[in-house]
Amino acid sequence: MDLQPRWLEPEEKAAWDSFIRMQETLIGRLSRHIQTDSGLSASDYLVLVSLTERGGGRMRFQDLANLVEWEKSRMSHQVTRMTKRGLVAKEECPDDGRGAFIVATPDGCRAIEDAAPLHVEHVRRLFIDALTPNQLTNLARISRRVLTHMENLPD
Amino acid sequence: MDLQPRWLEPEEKAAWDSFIRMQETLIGRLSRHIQTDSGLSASDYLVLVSLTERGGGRMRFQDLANLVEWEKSRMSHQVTRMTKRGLVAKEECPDDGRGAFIVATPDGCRAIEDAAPLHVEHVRRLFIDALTPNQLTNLARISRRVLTHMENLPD
DNA sequence: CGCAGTCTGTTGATACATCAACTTAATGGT
DNA sequence: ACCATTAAGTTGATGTATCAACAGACTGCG
Repeated sequence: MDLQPRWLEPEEKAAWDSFIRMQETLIGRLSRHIQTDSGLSASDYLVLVSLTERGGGRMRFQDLANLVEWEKSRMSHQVTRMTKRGLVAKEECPDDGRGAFIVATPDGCRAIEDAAPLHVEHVRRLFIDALTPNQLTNLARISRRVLTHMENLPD
Repeated sequence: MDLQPRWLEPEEKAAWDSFIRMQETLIGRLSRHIQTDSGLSASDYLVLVSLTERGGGRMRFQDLANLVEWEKSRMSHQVTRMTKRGLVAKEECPDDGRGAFIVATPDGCRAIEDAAPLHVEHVRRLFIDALTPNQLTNLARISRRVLTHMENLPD
């Protein structure tokens, strides 16, 4: 029954549009770089980084999914593909017959070790270098603020 | 030969991580809302908004693709799907035998008119409301700065 | 004119995302 | 011990993204 929707003010709309455009361009360019530099997709990269940095190369399926905030189904498909390419392997879980460990293979480790410095360089070049330290701090504060705001909101 | 990659400083990495997490959560929630509110995907929404707001409901294929900054192939597939669902239609171009006009159908117009106020409400609720006007202005400035920085960079 | 090169848009292949339905193993209450 | 419930992952269907190869219409220069 909202006959008069509250459209965004011009400055609000301009801010929203710039943010969206920036974020899309940035993520798009970074994904393409990861792919062409290393042959890894952005998803491969995220999974391998999480697995090696936070789990020492071996993690329970669900923990991995929680860490990157993915649905189990998405992770399952992703792990299936990565297994076929030899980047990770699945191992049975002794304590829980249903469970699975995901392990980074030597190939997977090598891939992420090669890819990470290149990726960081692109993040620096495209993003960090565009901003003053002060602006970066500001953006971090703003991001955290939006995040906690959303976490405190229903659904 | 970069034996000592320049990893991000802790504050830089923290800023980057917050930004990525925020942006992913925000876009994810908004897409899901568009979908469940209106049955449109985020792509459908973007195409219909661009088509109706900037082209009066009718636009050359390539212009539409340029406007939303999509590759022609992506747009072609998208338009094919939207045509099947009756949201847009293709028309021949009299001046150019190769060309095509994309037109929003009445169903498409109705869909976007219903969806837009709901979407704006979510943008407000999840994003705008999280920030002070000052912070929003700041974020807009930062976004534009990153954008122009990227535009001045090769590839 | 004639034809090489370019422009507009399509198509097919492959990878990825999302949802719902499913399988099997663990658990908890009686 | 039994059975209902829940938890851990998988699977299939559908929609979306990206890349490369393509078909046909335009253009301009010899």
